[in-house]
Amino acid sequence: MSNNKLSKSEEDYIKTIFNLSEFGNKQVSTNSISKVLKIEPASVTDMVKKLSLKKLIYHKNYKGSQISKSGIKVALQIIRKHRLWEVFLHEKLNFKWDKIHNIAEELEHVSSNKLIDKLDDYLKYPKIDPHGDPIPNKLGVIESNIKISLSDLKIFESGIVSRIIKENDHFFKLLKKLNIQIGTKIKVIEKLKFDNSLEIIIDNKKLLISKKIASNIKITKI
Amino acid sequence: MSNNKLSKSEEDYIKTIFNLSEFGNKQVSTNSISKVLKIEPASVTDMVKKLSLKKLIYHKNYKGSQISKSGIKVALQIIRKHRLWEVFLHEKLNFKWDKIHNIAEELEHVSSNKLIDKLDDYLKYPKIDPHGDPIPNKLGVIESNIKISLSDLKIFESGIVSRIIKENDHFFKLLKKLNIQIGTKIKVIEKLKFDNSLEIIIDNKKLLISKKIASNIKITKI
DNA sequence: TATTAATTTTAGGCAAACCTAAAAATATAA
DNA sequence: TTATATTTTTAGGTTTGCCTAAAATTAATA
Repeated sequence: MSNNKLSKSEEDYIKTIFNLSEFGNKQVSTNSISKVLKIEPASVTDMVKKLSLKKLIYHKNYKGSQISKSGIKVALQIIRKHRLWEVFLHEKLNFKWDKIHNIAEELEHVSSNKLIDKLDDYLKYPKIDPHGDPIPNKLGVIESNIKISLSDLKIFESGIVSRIIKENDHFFKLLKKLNIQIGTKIKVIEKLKFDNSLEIIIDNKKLLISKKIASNIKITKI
Repeated sequence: MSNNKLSKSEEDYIKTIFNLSEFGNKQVSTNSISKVLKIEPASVTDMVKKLSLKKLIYHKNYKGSQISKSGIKVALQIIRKHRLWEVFLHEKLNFKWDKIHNIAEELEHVSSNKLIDKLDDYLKYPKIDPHGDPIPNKLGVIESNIKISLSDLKIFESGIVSRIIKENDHFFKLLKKLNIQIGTKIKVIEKLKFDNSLEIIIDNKKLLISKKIASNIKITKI
């Protein structure tokens, strides 16, 4: 309501603070923001004070930042834009799954709300982006469905891969090699006592993955 | 080649200078740039010097600016982006013809070339945008087809509306009322001696339009 | 608990892209 | 061709968003 249009930088900060806050529940340290955005802590302090004046976050010296309700609202709209553009890039323009993030990062700052609503309509109101992350609707509401880590699945349980947590090229390549992607059905058939590796079945083929790999894959139980 | 990535501002200046230069043939005054961009002349001088250092334009004090070859190249790529996004907004997202310009103005600054090439492919390599303006290809080449002003058409000649020159809401509304849009077939049946108004036929209906209106409509002769 | 380490903030600066006011150059008109 | 008007540039200033270096605070460890 009161908000003037935010700059690209301000939007980046709000998004980052929201992401680090676990849906607004956690305090976020200046240092953690600095690391994510690759901006010096002193500069982060500046911006954090500015966002605090705009009531998008609460900030007390030396005590970290907490995102406000209106901050969350803003963040969810940015995330909505980002993820809708990702769907567009992947589905319509045939960009590979692992190439879309950086481009969406630019597109998310294009301001028109009308644009994003029409895009949403054009894409037929997708619920998740190509990484399996949920897309907030116009009002910022996220339709939640229960997801757990693949590593938390019990023996003989199955699930559909719905989200990849770690986002880096090495991991993406590994998953490709293992034939794991969003939508892949996985069944756990053994959990090794030795190192907590999981034996799983994909497409009727057995394979072994480490606990670390498994914990970076979120699935929806079936 | 040597060019580092340009800022949004720099791109806006280059585009404006190109547009004012009539394909690089005319000197462009500091004042004219100032008026288009709504930026004070003193600021324009600053930027013009900067672009001159980057060899995108030639500039001599008090003598105006001339866009260089590499400047034209850059401008054509920005124009390409702008017009492709306009096609997307109009055709895929169903934006009205007269609403797309401002949004495309933002989208044109998204940097990825891969993105624009894929968009081009997705849109099936359109030759003109919704305003009838030609879209440069990847190499900056514009496929020209001869267009003349409706006011230059002779009696009993016909043409297809291919471009609207004046871009303002008043004019757009007027055209709507007259049922004139890109693609409309028009035949001239009389040119009034009195004030150079044209009598034309659209959809078998006769109507009268002023010389000023006619000269702001470009057509392809048929 | 005192010392050291890490985090965060303050203070002062810088570049980009704008501004205003005044000076310089050019164009127009008497 | 001189005076006046217009255009353009210079000079100095502002805001945004970043920086480094140093000071202040909080946390960790011996």
